[in-house]
Amino acid sequence: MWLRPAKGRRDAPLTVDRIVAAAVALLDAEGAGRLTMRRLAERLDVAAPTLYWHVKTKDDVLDLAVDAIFAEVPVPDEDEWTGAIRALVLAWRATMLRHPWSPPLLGRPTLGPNVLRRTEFLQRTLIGAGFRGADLAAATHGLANFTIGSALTQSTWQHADIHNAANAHIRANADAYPTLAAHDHLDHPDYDTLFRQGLDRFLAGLAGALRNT
Amino acid sequence: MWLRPAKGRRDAPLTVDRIVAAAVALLDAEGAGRLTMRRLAERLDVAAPTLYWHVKTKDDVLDLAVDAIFAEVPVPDEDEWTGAIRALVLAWRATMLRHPWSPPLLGRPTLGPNVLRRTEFLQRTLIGAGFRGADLAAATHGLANFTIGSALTQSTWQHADIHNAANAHIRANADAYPTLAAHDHLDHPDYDTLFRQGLDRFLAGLAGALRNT
DNA sequence: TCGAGAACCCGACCAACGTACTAGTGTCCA
DNA sequence: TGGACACTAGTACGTTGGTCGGGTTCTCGA
Repeated sequence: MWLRPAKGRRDAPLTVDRIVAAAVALLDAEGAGRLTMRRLAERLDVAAPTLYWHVKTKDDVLDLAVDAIFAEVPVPDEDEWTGAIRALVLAWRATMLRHPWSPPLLGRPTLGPNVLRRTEFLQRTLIGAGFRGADLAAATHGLANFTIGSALTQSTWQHADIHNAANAHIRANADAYPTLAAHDHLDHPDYDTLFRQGLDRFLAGLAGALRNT
Repeated sequence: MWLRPAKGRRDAPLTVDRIVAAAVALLDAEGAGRLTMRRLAERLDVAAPTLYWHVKTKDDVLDLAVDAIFAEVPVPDEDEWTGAIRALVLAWRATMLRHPWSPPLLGRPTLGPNVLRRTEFLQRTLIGAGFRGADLAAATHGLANFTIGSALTQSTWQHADIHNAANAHIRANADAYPTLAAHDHLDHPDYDTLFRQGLDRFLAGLAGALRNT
């Protein structure tokens, strides 16, 4: 009774921003599988159904969390278009890898302001470089898809134990997969340089197509 | 009692293959969100816990389902390496789009025989073309990631209603995203040619790197 | 032919989940 | 001083993935 911790009159009012921030922290710490409305509420020192005053469903929380981390991607300030795009894409990828739960969540429509800001910049830069029409669309989508795909697979395979188990499995079935077993397809890949190299190839292809128009 | 429909003596015994086939059918029909062990069991005319005799967890079912659809991807029979790779990658993408629930599931380690068979072919073809070392790894990963990313975004956005809603949202905020609004970034994209074009750019970049070594 | 053991299946149950509904509690303006 | 509003706690429901232990059917050697 007297010890009752003075209900109401909380230190800080619950807001959507605080919920999203807590969700990102929880996702970073424990992964997508362990994000629960109850756990999220617990982190905020609040009862679970209370969250639904600020948020409509759990999916909303996920969408907001995805957009929130995209705010970390700085919009580059560079003149030369390949440099600008390289900078954007690398930062974008780095953010997704910092939050490995995010790539699989891109399988839902994401239209948050931070995501769109990035797409806007990408499109504008490519137009500035001279891309138009189908070439423009192909370049935009291609770069985005390449980046997303890379982040998705890397965030899947970067855990050492999964990696080693995969290699063991391949070597155990070396007769079925001779090339993979022989060439160490999955051995110590330096994902950073791998991505950079693939990106360079793609940009080279784009530049070549640009010259031919 | 007397009416009891002669239990046991089922028409066909339950097997992992039948479970996986039913899972794929259910996923195709209703999407990943509605795959439930109970619903799956119902489709197989079986009680839910029975599934756990053949399968350890629900995740196993998902992993098996992903690998199962990769069996649809034919291994091309072509001499010229770019043609072979183009054929493989296009078929691969087509099956993922036929089963739109699959791309987001690639965010889990997939080591099924069908998946590996495809990777083996990709690697072998690139080696035949002359790629080695880091170039080889970059090409393999790049192609795979580009394909996966494309399938992921396309399977997300290909529903017309989502598409239209997105465009309406962008146009409503045309001041924040002038380029996107002006250039109809999301309007009637022909994803097929978009992908083909992006793939060509990437292959061109790879071929260029190959000549320089 | 028969009987033991393996293979297979199910009813009942559990904890945890997302979330609708209700009943407050505090704050602020008339 | 008394509502009106904004916010929160509590209770509860239906569904989910998964376990347990006890049945039932099948297989196969003797």
